[in-house]
Amino acid sequence: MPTERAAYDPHAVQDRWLPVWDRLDLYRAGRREGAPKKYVLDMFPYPSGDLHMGHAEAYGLCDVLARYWMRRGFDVLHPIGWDSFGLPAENAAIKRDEHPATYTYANVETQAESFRRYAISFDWTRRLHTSDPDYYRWTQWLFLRFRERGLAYRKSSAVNWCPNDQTVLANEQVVQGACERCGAQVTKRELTQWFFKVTDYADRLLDDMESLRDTWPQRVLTMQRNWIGRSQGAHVGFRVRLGGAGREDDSRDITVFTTRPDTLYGATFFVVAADAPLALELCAPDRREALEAYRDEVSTLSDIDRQSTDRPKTGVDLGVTALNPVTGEQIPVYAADYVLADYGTGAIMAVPAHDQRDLDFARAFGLPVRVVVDTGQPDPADTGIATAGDGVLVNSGPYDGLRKDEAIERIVADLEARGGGRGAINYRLRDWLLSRQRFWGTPIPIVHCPACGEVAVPDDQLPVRLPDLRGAALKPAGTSPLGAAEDWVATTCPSCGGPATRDTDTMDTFVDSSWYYLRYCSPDYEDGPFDPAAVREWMPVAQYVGGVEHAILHLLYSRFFMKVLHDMGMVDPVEPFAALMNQGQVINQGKSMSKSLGNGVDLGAELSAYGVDAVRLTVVFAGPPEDDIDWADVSPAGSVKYLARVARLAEDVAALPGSSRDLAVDRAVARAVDEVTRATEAQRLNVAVARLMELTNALRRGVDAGAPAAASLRDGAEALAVMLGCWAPYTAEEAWSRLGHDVDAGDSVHDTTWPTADPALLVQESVTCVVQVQGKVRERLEVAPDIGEDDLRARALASEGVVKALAGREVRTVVVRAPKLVNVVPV
RNA sequence: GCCCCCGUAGCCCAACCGGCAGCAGGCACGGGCCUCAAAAUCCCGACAGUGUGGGUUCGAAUCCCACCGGGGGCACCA
Repeated sequence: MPTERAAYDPHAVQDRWLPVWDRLDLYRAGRREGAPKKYVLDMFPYPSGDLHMGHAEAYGLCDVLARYWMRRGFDVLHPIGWDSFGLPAENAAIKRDEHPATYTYANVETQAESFRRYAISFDWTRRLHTSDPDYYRWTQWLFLRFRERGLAYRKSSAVNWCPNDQTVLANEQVVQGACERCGAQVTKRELTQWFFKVTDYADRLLDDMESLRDTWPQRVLTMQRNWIGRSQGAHVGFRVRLGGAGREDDSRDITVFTTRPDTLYGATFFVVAADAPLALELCAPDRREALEAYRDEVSTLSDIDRQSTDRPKTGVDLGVTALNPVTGEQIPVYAADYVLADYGTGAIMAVPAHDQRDLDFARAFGLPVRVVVDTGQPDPADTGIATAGDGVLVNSGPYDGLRKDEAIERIVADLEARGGGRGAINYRLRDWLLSRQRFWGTPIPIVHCPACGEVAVPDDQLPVRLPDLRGAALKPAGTSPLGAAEDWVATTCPSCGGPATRDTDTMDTFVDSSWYYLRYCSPDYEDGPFDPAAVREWMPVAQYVGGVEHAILHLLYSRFFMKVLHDMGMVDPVEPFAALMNQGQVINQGKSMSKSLGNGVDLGAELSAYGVDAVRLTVVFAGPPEDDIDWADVSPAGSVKYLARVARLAEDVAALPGSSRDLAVDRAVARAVDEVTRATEAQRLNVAVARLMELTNALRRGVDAGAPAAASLRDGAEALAVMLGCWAPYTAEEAWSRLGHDVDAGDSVHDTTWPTADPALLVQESVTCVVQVQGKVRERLEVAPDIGEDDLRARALASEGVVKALAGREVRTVVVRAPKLVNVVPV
């Protein structure tokens, strides 16, 4: 509450400077001819309602970095746009009986205005929306290029289906068997779907992470590594003798993937995925009925049940046998649901002694357990605990006595020589299912022709625009809403000119966001998705900022896109984001904010109570950027007080008469500049704020001391205003103005250069040297910073405190770390 | 179950390559100045020995080992 005294009113300050900044156009990238360049990017927002506390933190942090690099003389690209396709807008449109664009663009405008008031240093001229035809035209264009390279294809497969949203989901959108979005239990459906062949890039996605080792958060790299899940092993061929009526002499060669070829002698049975077609093909006629029943049972299981590891093992004996290629034994073949149809070959050799899952199955079905690697641990057949560790081979014919690693090498080599198998690598990563049976997304630019089949829409006919559907027409009905727009669906084949139909699926919104950072480089470019010259200038993104919730999806897909574009010769770098920062969450009272808990903190309310700068300062000062902020632990009121102190200080400094200097003040300012700079460079933004506060306190003391130091204090206050401008842009501008700068005439604190510290002022004239005796402080000496070791040792030994502490004892060692420390160790 | 990260005052957090734990900073708290009184401002102040137990070292918040507590990731991927 402002009082009648000249209190600091953050709202008045905001209202005063915001229009001036708009006029000065301070943040347009490319303003400074010949300046070095830096691309600073926040993950773009989805337009749902207004901005919230999470945005305040993420964009606040990123803005500090962007402004810092501007002050350091870089030409900074700091753009903004919206990830404006997606399900929520479609659901809102159904509810309100309107077009999704209405809801979407209204929210975009709300957020844009909030960003402007929040004083983020965006270059607004590069604004984009992924739902604009000008944008999705190029999403479609890229899709077609991917398809030409065999990286976008259609196949029929069992896909994740959300019965609530009536759409398929990517594996990444299924969390614990439930729809990531609505929480409904996901089921399986057999559908023909579009995929990106991200698996072709698995190795590079993995290996190129090496270059990100020091600039991306460790845990993000780990999550990606786990997600890709490369495992080294071997493919081994097993001959399955089909047997049964009419197929006595039939056999089929089935390949399995194993990471433990050394345990081949311990393979006592064979399992195929129950839901794979292979199970039906191998099944003996008299077991057919049992298998069908089992398959029905499995298909009704939810993914949650199916994935729980403590579930008892189930399966069906298929009534056929497989030949173990090294032992010559005929081993029984089962179908079971613990083997996955879409990993490896969908079939395994089961080694119960050395694999827990196989052991559980063997015990349930009374199958033999044969130890072939002696690990020194008790027999799994007795304990029920498989031994997966290192050991020496036994019961393995010519390989007995070899260590595990040697055995793997030898057995694989022998299999290769005999044609029975070969070394192989498998990935957990699956191809990216990109088609969605929803309306508000990028239409897939494909035409289906009865004569020509699948035909690409020619580039010059892009974009394939969405038809004008709204309200109830968008209701999920198990098929794409686009199919209801009959006029739109009916088209002519670009190839033969005959009647044909459009593909009625739209793309996953992750496709849109996989290349938006490139579009920012040249948002109006019309001859391609981006201008290669502009991309050369700005890419890669020097600093990307966003939540860890995108650790896998968005970041992996973007990395994939970048590599494909590199292979197409369109971009030079292979990684889009040179550095990544994961900001923490804003929580409240130890819990994440939610409506049901009633502990939400409303950004708008905080801004009206404390002002923009106080909220910005609070989120950055609360702790390290990657830590969560508990709003109950922080104090925007404290930030207001600090900012008011800065504004008052500027006024008081401006009123000081004379132009005298004071070395102590100059040193304090130099030290503060040096420390703020180092902390900001290291992205320890909370520490940098503490140093700014320290400087503020020092300047306050200087003013109150009444010493003749006007020029020094003035320089210090200016440095403070410039630096603080990155954290609290309004207050810094106010202080700058109070210091006598004519902001309206263009002399803005946001168009200045970061202060530098004179190295001569950083050298201290004397240092306090701590003298310890046996690690305990016994004396302090004021010494020159460049004092020699011998000199210091002599002074320390002669000092009163040391002589007293030694009490006549012999000195054994003296550790000297000039000029700061001496440790005397007596006998 | 496996892997990773983190434990410093009442609270949020500092402490460079191992070298005085806080004149890093803030919140909250107590006191003072000012005031008829209060608010605001300004000034001053107390509070921890670094989760626990070992080890390395002249010296450990920092390095190593074990345990405890918290957070996160993966979890039938052969």
